[in-house]
Amino acid sequence: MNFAEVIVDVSTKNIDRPFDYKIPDHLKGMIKTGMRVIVPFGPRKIQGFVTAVKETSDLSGKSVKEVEGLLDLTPVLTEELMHLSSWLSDKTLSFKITALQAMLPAALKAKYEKELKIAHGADLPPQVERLFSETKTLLYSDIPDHEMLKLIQKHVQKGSIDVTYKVAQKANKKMVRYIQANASKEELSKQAEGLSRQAAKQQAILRFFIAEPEGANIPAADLCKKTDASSATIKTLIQKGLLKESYEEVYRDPYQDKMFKKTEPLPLTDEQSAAFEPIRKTLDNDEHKVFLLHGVTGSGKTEIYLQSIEKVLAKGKEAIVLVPEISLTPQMVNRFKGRFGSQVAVMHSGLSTGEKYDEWRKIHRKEVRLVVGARSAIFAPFENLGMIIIDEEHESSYKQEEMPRYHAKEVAIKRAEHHSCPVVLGSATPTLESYARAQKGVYELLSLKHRVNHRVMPEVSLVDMREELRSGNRSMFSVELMEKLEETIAKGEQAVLFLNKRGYSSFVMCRDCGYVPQCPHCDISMTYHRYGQRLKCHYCGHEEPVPHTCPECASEYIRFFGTGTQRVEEELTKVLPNARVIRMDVDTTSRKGAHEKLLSAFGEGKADILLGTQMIAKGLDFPNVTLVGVLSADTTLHIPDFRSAEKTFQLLTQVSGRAGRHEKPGHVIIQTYTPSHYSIQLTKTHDYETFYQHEMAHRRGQSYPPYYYLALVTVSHEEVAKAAVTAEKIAHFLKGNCGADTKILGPSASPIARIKDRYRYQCVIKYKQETQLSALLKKILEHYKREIEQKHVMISIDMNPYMMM
DNA sequence: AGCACGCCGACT
DNA sequence: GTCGGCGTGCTC
Repeated sequence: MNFAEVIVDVSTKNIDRPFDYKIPDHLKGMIKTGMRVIVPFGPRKIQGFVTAVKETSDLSGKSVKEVEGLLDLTPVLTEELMHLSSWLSDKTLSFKITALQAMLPAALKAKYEKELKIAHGADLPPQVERLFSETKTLLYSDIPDHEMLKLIQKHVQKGSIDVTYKVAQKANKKMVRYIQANASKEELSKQAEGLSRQAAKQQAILRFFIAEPEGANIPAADLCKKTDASSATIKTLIQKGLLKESYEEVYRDPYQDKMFKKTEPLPLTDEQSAAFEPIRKTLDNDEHKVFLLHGVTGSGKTEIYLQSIEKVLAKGKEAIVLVPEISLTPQMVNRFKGRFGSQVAVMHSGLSTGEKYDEWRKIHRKEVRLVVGARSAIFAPFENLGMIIIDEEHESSYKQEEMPRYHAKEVAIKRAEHHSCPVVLGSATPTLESYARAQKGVYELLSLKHRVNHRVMPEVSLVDMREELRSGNRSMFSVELMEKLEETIAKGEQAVLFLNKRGYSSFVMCRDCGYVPQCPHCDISMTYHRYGQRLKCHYCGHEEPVPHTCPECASEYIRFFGTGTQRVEEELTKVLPNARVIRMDVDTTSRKGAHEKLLSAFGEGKADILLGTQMIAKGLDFPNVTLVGVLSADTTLHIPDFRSAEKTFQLLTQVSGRAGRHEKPGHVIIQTYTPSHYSIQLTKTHDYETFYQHEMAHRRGQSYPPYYYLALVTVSHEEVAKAAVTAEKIAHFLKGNCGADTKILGPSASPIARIKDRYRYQCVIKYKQETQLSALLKKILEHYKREIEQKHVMISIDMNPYMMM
């Protein structure tokens, strides 16, 4: 094979295609599809992915350059994943390179450096030469100012400074230094005796190796600890030739200090067996099928996952388990590690770049056969996939909100089709889309209607907070909640208090006029950051100090308005001074591992009440929790999103599910200002079915999913008028070219009308089947290509939006 | 993306 | 007259 087709690391419309490169003789036979290469591109060198190797190139001879270097010995992307990437870029309208990179850990992304070197024999003015290192090199990024840049550019032009482009890898394998003896024991003893009295540490080390068995090889750090010596001592002994060092690659193991209690499969209940059976059969027959496992909270979905996986592994195949933001549920990790031990790789956003890379390599090198991870784990480079499980399938974190804007569920089904294996979607509150598909028979519905061991669903009471107010209770706790809290604590049981608040960020507000500082570049409130008393914008990063007086009314009473949880905590300690409270929010969980610490403290009974936001809604399973309180159920209901009722029902059901999961029965108190709303009412009876019927009727009336598909086009421009006009033109074009049952809404200003000084307008497209839609949208991007590249107009397209902002 | 080429205004 | 602004086109 003489040529390689390469997708290069440049995200631009007209580069978004393969480029041909000649394979130099020394790389012939080594370059394969799915490997990363370094190639010359214009004047620089960049990374690229080989998409094909071939005998001939259509290009007329000499314009083909050679591949400069090979970065991998084995492909980092399998044939399947290469195909998947083009499907992905096509489906999400993103660049091929973006799709490829989304499938790999960040550590494998290239880093570019431009290096300047003083040409041989060149003479430079001293102020320039001073900047260069001993090796006469200087990084382009280290040029101090504009003046110097111009000066250097001149010398580059004259040829007295050479420029080279470097491709570096972020990938960093962790190496550990090992020490072993480099002489026989007799020799060591002899040397040890010959040492002076001062060299006690050297003695100690030699004695250590004499005592150890022959050929002992131990990490330098351990050796230091055991002999109380320093690395300087080791160095001396290496220089004397008595010891030798070697380096071994190790994995950073984020879970290495933890013990996992080995668990055995639990006997399944009748209901569980009935649900497991079809999965088992599909696995046996190597069939592709999508199951929707609809099981109430506490019904034992996880045990079904575990036993299915066991089956998959027994067949010698691999499995992927997706879990929403796994770092938040250490309990989940424990369950998988406990059952499958070192066969598991864990991937989630809480890991460092290096840790993620290590976990990925375990998969790549076939050292594990199961990955438990967040969204991006769906791209695990397994080649013999036997099953994909998506737990809490309704979670919106499975949708990526950056390019490529993919939904892990769709990717999962695509991959499972290829491997002819089942997908299991599990949830107590499935998305309407999934449930509707199950009703239509596209997915197979498996139901678990009861909790394991006949435990009852918790009793749910709704408290009308308007009534409370009318009867003179102005606090945030209703009489009923207060009573139950006291009762629970008195019984020595625990309570979880849930503050349903969108975004957990805190802000600053003037108590006199109600003014809230806004970002000057975006139409959004600034977030308060405690360190340095500053306000930050989460969209553009703009920062400013907290004002001392209100810029609107000059009042001095402008101050930080807690995270909500803080205020609840204050109130709580006032009314229940003896209760021990653990608060979980951004402030208390920002440090790595803090989350887990707080949870285990609660699990060990070190507190009576766990108070928190969204983050405590999922996966918590503490036997002693018998009371769950939701302080304000309505907040998610009033956000302007067609899914708000669904979100509310899901959240309330999930939170309620935290109560009474074990022997003791649970009670849930939901405080609300809109008790009559069906999404709140139906939580009371845990009636998903009725909720589904109700919500479907709404969706049908409004032509929303699952009756229609959605696409969102957002146009932004520095000038309001330009943004609006462009959006208008796009809407007009779409209206003229789409079928009759496709509805184009808008354009209208985006919910966040301005971000980073750019005004935003959006069009929503609702369609049933529109085979042309992708092509039409591509046409739009093509049409505005020039303006997009010049950064005048920005057009973002989301083919399956979850956030309508 | 980055870089070269080339065409216009602004200044030594 | 030259310097340098950035619009345009190209990268196997």
